[in-house]
Amino acid sequence: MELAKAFDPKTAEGRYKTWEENGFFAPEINENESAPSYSIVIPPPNVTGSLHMGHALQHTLMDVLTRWKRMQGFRTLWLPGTDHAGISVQRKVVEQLRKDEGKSPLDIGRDEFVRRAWDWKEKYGNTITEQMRREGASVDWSRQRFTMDEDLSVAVRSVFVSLYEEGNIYRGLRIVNWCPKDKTVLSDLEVKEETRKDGKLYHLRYPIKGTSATLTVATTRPETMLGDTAVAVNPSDERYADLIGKMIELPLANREIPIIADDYVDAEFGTGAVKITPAHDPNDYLVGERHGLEQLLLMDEAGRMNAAAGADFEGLDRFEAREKVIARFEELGLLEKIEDYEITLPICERCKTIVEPILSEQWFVKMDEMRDIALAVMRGDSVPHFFPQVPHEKVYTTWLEGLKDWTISRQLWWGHQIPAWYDDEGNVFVAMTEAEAREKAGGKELRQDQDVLDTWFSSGLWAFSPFGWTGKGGVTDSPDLDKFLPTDVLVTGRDIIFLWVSRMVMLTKKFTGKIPFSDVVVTGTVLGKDGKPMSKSRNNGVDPIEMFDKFGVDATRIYLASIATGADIKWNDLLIETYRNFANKIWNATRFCLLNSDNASIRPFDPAAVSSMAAADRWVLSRLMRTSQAVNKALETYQYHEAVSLLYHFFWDDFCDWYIELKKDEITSGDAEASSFILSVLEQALRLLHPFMPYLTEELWQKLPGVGNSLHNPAYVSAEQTIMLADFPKGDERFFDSAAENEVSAVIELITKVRNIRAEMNISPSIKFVVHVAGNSDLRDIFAANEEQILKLARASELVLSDSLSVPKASAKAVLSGGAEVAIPLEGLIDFAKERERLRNQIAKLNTELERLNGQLSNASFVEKAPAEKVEALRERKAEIEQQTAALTQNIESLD
RNA sequence: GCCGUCUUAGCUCAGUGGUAGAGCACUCGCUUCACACGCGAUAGGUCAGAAGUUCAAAUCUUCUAGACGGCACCA
Repeated sequence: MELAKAFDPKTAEGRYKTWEENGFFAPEINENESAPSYSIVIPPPNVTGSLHMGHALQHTLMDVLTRWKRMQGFRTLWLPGTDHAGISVQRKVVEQLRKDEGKSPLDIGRDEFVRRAWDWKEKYGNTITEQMRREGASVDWSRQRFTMDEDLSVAVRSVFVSLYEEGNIYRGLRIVNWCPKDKTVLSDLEVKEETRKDGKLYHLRYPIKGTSATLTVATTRPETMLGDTAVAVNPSDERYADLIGKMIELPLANREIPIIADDYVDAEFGTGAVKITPAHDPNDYLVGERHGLEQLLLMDEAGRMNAAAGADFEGLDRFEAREKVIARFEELGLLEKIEDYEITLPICERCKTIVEPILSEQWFVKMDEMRDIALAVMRGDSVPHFFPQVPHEKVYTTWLEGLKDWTISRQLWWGHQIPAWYDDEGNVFVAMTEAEAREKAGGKELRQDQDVLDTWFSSGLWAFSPFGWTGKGGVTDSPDLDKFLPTDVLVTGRDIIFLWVSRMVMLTKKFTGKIPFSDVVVTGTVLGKDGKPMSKSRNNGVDPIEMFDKFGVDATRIYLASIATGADIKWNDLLIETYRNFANKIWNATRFCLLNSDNASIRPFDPAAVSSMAAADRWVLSRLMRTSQAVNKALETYQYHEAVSLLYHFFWDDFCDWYIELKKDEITSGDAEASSFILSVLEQALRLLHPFMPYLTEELWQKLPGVGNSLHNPAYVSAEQTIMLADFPKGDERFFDSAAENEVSAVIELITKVRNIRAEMNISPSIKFVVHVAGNSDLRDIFAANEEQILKLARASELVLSDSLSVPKASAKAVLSGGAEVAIPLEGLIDFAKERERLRNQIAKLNTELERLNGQLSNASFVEKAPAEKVEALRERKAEIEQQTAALTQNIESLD
């Protein structure tokens, strides 16, 4: 069989279709029903999203595990799906409606709006799932779920109703984070901070009733003064002691408000007097509660001033109102000063609008019990176990300890509408359905709560709701739930450990009694070339699809897997190119192995037969088995980068650079035994690589002769032949062969030293020379046994073996391990000065090491306290260096 | 303010107590019949700085500097 001259990723990537059509991704492809299960749920991507590098990274890591375990014979499920992304979808549909029809959601009504959102989802929501097929993700599409699927929605209602009934969900009036652009409340975790250096601190004079004096307050948000219902000072602040209890004549608002004393006030900050606006500031709200102050809400849902702000301000945007308030204060002579002030503003994570703290009635999940559940799981079972573990467990625990109640209602139409109904008196009835609610209400007419739940509320159930759990809706147990929960591992980004991971732990434990997963692989962030997180505004993003087109999916995957687990990575095209070259290298190595292989075929390795094979064969097999064992070990602890490094070095250095070169003549001459053996080694190595480079390995594997059932995992007997269902090599220790490794090491050392002499002496590769080697009889036997390969790879005409060197003065020399020496007579070619310098350099290097060794060995406490084998190893090394130095010194003298 | 991470060859990064590693880039040499996305051979690092623990520190402890992340506060 003749392969194309270079690997073409596009062709190989066509393999996905076959895999999917044959059902290879479903756990049921494994016919052994008693096989252990292995499961992963995908962190559901936002249904409006398209694939970014973070996905590509996480999906690669999940797919590597999934393919690895599937090949090991597990009943393996990687479950795909998307979440409904409340705000994002809502925004897309609103925008579409405005653009296409010039209408607002209110114009078409809720039902129609939701219908259009579903249309939008059907039409555009599969972008990312299609992109996942390109990635090679071996997810079971037959089990794909969406957080708003009927079953999952029943699960959401079940959990809500249960939590409500036991008092863990409540409705209450609180200061919440309000986004005036999205017109919805946000949870604390959806609010980010932004520091602005151009902020201002405004000092306003408030007239004190019955006097001509004023009291100055400092504020960053003067417009909220319209909603002030008190001014507070510290009770122990002597400056203001006599003002406590007096009234302020609040300018512009024409109201009187009291001066109160509260410990909250820091006398040292600003003027020591604080305006109190209970409806627009969380701290002021608490002060208001303590003092029974009125809560005056100033703004509407869009952040515009309402009637409570007074006729002069009603309808103004909050920032326009600020300007106007300041202008009025100035006119009235009540603006004392404006200071520059660095301010930190709360920002809506999605739309970057400044969040307005606002008093509002919302639904909350009480976090006391939830926190205790998560902490108990963490402290009891150390679950989740984070990889890498160092920082995450502590951060996670600390965060849990300070957890506040979770705002779960959202003022949107797209999502899970809250299963709460109200009668005319405002009594609330929480139930699975309207009918049940009405029953509870004694048959009264009811109106359902207009809000929907936070998308993360449904995502929090993702470890069990996709397996069929519906709770009060009926199913609390299903075959999939039994088999696949707990899942084995969650692979996700650092940024959603709190937002999602913690909630999965709480909700899964509470509602199923099981943990959602034991391990969490925390990925780092893929940064742009500028070292900053990729973002649209920075325009430093790298599109994975472009990378797939440019370098191939396999190269992109293995590059992403080569990053140390959890570390951030600065994107670098040069590195991905390394792996594109790697793919091509493997392609060409296979191409070579298939030359003249007409009578060859893949076979299992037989220890008895192997033991009589040549050292090079036993060596490569030993290296393959050791690499296999190490790759498994690395993957067990999610050390992907270690596995990649092992594979890279096995393929490139051991297999291509040495083994193929050593066997070249035999292969090209059509030796069927040699071809069969090298193909068998290659076949196992391809299997080992498959989880990382699925397309390349499948493409090549299919071309190997005789990849028969005998090599397959017995669990997949009736499946089509595919590498993805072949057995994953464990690394059979019976083939570990230290003797062969030593032998080949000696051969490699000799060849390398000869090449070094050739290069340093500037001798053309076309010139062949005689190589003399002196050494003990063991070494001579080894070199004699590998004479042909040594001659070929060292480009030598003759190999002369003896127990001591006997060569002309005009020779270049080098020392080998084990007291051996190599010499090359170079009459007419040698530059004596250069040779002296070359030998002196070698002595100098040895001397550096010798000095260090002498230092250590002459240290009495080292010899006394260090392990004996350590000391002995250094002594042996010292003896060898001394022997080699002596030989080199003698070589220099022999040149004179 | 609190907590945490990072600082290793020109670049991007591995390496958790025992002689500093990789890829790319650089230098030299190769149309060697699988591969120039290649082959061969070199060169390049007082492991951010300081102190400490230890026979032994890139690795453990403390401090300092710089970069970054999370949390809290912010009238």
